[in-house]
Amino acid sequence: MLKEPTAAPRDCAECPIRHRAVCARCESDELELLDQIKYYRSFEAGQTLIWSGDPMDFVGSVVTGIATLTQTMEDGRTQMVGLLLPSDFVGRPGRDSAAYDVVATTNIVMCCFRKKPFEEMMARTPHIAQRLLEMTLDELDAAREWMLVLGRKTAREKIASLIAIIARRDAALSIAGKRGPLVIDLPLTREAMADYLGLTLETVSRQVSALKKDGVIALEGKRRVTIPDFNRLLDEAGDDSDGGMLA
Amino acid sequence: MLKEPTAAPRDCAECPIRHRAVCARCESDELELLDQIKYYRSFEAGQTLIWSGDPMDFVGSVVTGIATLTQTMEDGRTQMVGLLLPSDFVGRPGRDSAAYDVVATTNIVMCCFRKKPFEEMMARTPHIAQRLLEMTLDELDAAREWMLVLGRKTAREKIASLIAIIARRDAALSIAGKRGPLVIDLPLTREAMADYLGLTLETVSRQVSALKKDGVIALEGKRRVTIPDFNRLLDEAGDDSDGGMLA
DNA sequence: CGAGAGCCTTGACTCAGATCAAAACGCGGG
DNA sequence: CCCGCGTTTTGATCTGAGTCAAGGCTCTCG
Repeated sequence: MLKEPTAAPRDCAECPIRHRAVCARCESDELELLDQIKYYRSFEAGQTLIWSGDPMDFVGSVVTGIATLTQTMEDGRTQMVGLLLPSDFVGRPGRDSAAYDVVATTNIVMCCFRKKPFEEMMARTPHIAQRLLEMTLDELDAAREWMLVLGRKTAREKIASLIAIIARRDAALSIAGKRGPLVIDLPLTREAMADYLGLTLETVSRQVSALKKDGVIALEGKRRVTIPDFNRLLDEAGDDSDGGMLA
Repeated sequence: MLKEPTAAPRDCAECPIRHRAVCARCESDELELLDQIKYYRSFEAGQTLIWSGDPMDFVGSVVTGIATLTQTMEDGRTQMVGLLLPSDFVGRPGRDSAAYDVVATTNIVMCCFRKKPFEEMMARTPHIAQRLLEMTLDELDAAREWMLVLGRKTAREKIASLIAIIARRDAALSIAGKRGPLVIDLPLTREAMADYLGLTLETVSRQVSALKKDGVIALEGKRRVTIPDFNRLLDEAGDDSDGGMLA
């Protein structure tokens, strides 16, 4: 587990999230200003980046790796409330203590800005605020879809939904939606999946096995999933099996 | 059910949501511009304002009344994903079809803007975009808290949480947090509460009765709730019984 | 190679909440 | 005053997911 953290990119121009992060809409002069206040931080898998309630003096974007946003009750029950992928934004301008725990699932590199200068810049640079609004609205949509999953779906549908969500995102990244079976790597442990879906890890395990037995998915090892028929999966997820599949 | 819709305010200056809605940060000159493109619409309790998937050519704010945002699966299972109170914003700039059903729970008055002019105005008036960002971030926080409720709380805790949320909002409106028992009116039917909490209406009814029997709440009629001890209620909700109670 | 630590799977049993069914409560209208 | 309808309560029973408890699989490290 003690690998060297991934090297940070130096230049925005070659940043892998240049066109998806808060800075996506910035012109080169704006980018230069951002460049002056940015700094990179790396974290190792398993590390808690931020503790709920702690003061937060920075905001930033995930450059590489995966992190989770979780909420915990006093008695230890936890619910994941956000999955942070490359380009996702962490922290809230205008608030100075963290509302959730942020935990690195894999090794992770973040592009950070001290909060104060970032807020000042946001006031003067509409492109940043506009992009942040857009991203926040997307997250809100995702949160609402997730609420339907948590509130009304069965355990089997929940698992199918999660796999579909991850597959959809992967497909969006690896440009073309090539035909044929999709293959994805689950970036989460069974326990993390349980925290995501409001289940126990035993139930997750059972339902994954059941989907496998029924041929909805195939497993290679514990984490690599093959989806022979994506529409079948959507069907199991209880989703409209056509919606949202256009280029 | 056929009451005359509430009369619409004419002037922004005396609008009840002037200081909480999207327009909250606007200066008087900006307000004048908004004034030119705004129009009021009234809806009756029970009416569906917007159907999921329909084209949306306007956005707007709830002025008076209550509406819900709900998502429905093909087989009829429904989950409420948003509760729209006065000052809340409906619609998403940049998207042209509705993602959710919007249903009026009470008679309702909305202050609407045609989408196109509003978007243009947003691009030129940072105060609007700023305020919208702020409101969207608040909604995202609320959605995430709600996810914890849906994913991890018991039926009893869910009911207590809902009552606490409504009480908290009511207290915020009726200026001072005066001591003594809180009295609130549930703006929702048992069925709507069930859709909110991911339960059945029978379970809602049973748990409300149980909380009453245990003296956590008292009922006057079906809808009016008295809360003798707010901390006790928070305790039943599984929330930190101190958090978030400051002025 | 064997021990240990993390994950993951599987089985047996329990229980919270869903489902099915019936009755009670209000309330507006004739 | 009674009727009818929408809402709510209450009861009996069922069941999906939680809980508790073993084991199994794969690494890494000694």
